[in-house]
Amino acid sequence: MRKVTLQDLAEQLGVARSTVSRALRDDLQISAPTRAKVRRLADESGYHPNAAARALTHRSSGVIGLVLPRSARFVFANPYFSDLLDGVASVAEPAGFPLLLSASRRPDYARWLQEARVDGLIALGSSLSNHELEVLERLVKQGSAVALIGAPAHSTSLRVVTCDEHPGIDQACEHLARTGHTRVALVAGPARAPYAQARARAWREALAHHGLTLDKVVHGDDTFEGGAEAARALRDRGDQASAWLFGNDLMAFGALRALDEAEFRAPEDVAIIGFDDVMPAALLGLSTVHQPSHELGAEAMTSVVAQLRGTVHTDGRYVTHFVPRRTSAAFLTSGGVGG
Amino acid sequence: MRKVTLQDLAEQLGVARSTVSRALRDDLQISAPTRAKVRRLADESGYHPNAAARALTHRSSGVIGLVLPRSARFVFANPYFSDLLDGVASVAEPAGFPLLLSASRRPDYARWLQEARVDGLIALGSSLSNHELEVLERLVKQGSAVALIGAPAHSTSLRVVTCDEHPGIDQACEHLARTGHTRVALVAGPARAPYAQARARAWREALAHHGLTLDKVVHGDDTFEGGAEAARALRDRGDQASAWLFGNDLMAFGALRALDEAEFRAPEDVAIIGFDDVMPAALLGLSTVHQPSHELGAEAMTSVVAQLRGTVHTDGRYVTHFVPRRTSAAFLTSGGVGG
DNA sequence: AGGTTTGGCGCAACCGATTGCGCTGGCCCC
DNA sequence: GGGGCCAGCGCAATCGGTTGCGCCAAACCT
Repeated sequence: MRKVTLQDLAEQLGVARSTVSRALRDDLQISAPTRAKVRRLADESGYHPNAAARALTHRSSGVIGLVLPRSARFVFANPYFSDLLDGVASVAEPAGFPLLLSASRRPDYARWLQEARVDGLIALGSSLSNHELEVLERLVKQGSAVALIGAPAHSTSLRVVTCDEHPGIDQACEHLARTGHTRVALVAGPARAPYAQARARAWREALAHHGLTLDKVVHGDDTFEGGAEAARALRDRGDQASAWLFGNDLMAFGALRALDEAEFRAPEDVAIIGFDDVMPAALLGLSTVHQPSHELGAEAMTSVVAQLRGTVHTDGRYVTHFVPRRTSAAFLTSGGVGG
Repeated sequence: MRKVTLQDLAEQLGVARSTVSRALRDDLQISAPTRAKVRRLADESGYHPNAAARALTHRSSGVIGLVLPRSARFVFANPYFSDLLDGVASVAEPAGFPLLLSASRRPDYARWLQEARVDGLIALGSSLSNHELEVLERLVKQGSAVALIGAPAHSTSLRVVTCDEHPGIDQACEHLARTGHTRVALVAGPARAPYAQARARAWREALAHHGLTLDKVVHGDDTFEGGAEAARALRDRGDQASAWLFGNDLMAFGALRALDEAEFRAPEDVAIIGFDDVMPAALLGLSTVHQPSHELGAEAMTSVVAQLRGTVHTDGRYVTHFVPRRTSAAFLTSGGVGG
């Protein structure tokens, strides 16, 4: 039982393939009665055009790729990516673009474009090498659409969707200073990751600007467990930091869990501040720097669609902002420093 | 600047397309020197086979579809789907199958298969109509691979990956009975959704079996806000239920938030029990019925891959289990009934 | 030395749909 | 009544790879 093709319809109706093709696409070149007949037989026989054949002649697949350069486990454990995905999907869906998804530790960024499997690509800028950037740039010149979420380590002509981390970080520091903190510790992301370095630098500058001392910097791996370990390490150090800043919420969650196990409390024993403002953060009362993840994803997809359609799209500007919650509250009144 | 094709390579080398094709696929029919030459030129010129053309002759796209029949917002707001996706992706990735993703309120389940856009499909059984099932069954007879996560309303010959809800529900009821509860309320999923009805029935039976009274059943929409609303409604009723059961964790989270606003506490004022055991549940101390979401996704994907490869795969059996945490603890000692 | 095998490659059909162009028949017009 | 116009449709090339089969030459056989 083969799938029915244009040819089959044509033979049954005694007309040419081309006629059937045009009729189904409501070409006025074909007479109304013929169009109706074709349409009817197509419906009855359950005809559906073959996507590959169509892609071949159209020179486009109608699909947009989304590549997340980490293991599935890592990606889907972090609600940040869910928010990103949500934003991407919520634009892709009405635009009629299915998403081709890949979560792989060592992704081949360009291949999907090179194979014409996708018309456009959304990738995380943070983990792109210079070479990968160049390959993508070349592909864009050949007509592919690419948007990066997060700035890559090297400069690029690719469309980069990013948000300014400074406002939120600055507000957080101001909040800390105002509530009486003087010494803080930072649990940054992976030491070798440029995006983590940039974020750490932003913290450093803002802390200095507000007269706060950065007591210690440790590096986590951006996972829940990594955050827990970092917290245990900080706790065992028994240092003077009264607030711990985390590279992302997931690590902060891990830290909260670790504190919990040790009968430490936030904010009584130490203030905790995350980054991203993922959904559970509000539930847990985690103070954090809000990042408009949904909007970033949506913007990336919007940009890709605009590139493909050839329409203009003025890039949006996005900023972070600090969201004070329970884990950084009331330090002045409750006092207390961990250690 | 066009993309380089087999033809281009062939012309540059002065050989036939077919020779290039075979050489690149390491066909022994082609001499080693020729293979080497072809290979070299292909690398230099950055040749990549066109996916559509390949799919056309292979009569397969090498892609597997994942269709989630709800809005992107709904899907990605619920960590349950992240876990599912994680499971699916973690099998798809090593198997070399990219995922085509769709989150749409009114998905066309079969189209991707009919258009040969995907070789296999993973869908949520819970929202499939009888007609949709029949269409999918027909497609499976034509060689497509389909796996459903969650049982559909009608019986089907399709592969259904599901887990037994009863053990976890039974354990939860036993736990409630043991800790002194006698009257409970249930916030079930959408009233018209068969899967929600089935789960509600399971609760009913287990509650009766353990001598607990089901005081009231309300229906939520499986969202955070829906759970919050349901909780407010239950609270305002001021009834005698000392424990509230929720159709999923997300609604339970909403309820916790609503309780928080009203200075109600769990478990002191009312015990809260969720369903799914998504990641934040552990962080929030939400008692819940654990569902092996990751495994269900992985099993579905494994099944699809096995169907496509023609290998045998013995279906795994999955069960739920109750995870007692803070929100259902210590009722006997702290007493107290909301209202 | 002549016939046969065989390794190496080209020809052409095919996958299924799209599209430029050309052909046909009916009608209108002068 | 014959030429021209146009609506309606078919032919065939094309997209980029894959593959069965056939062809040629070198090498082998007796």
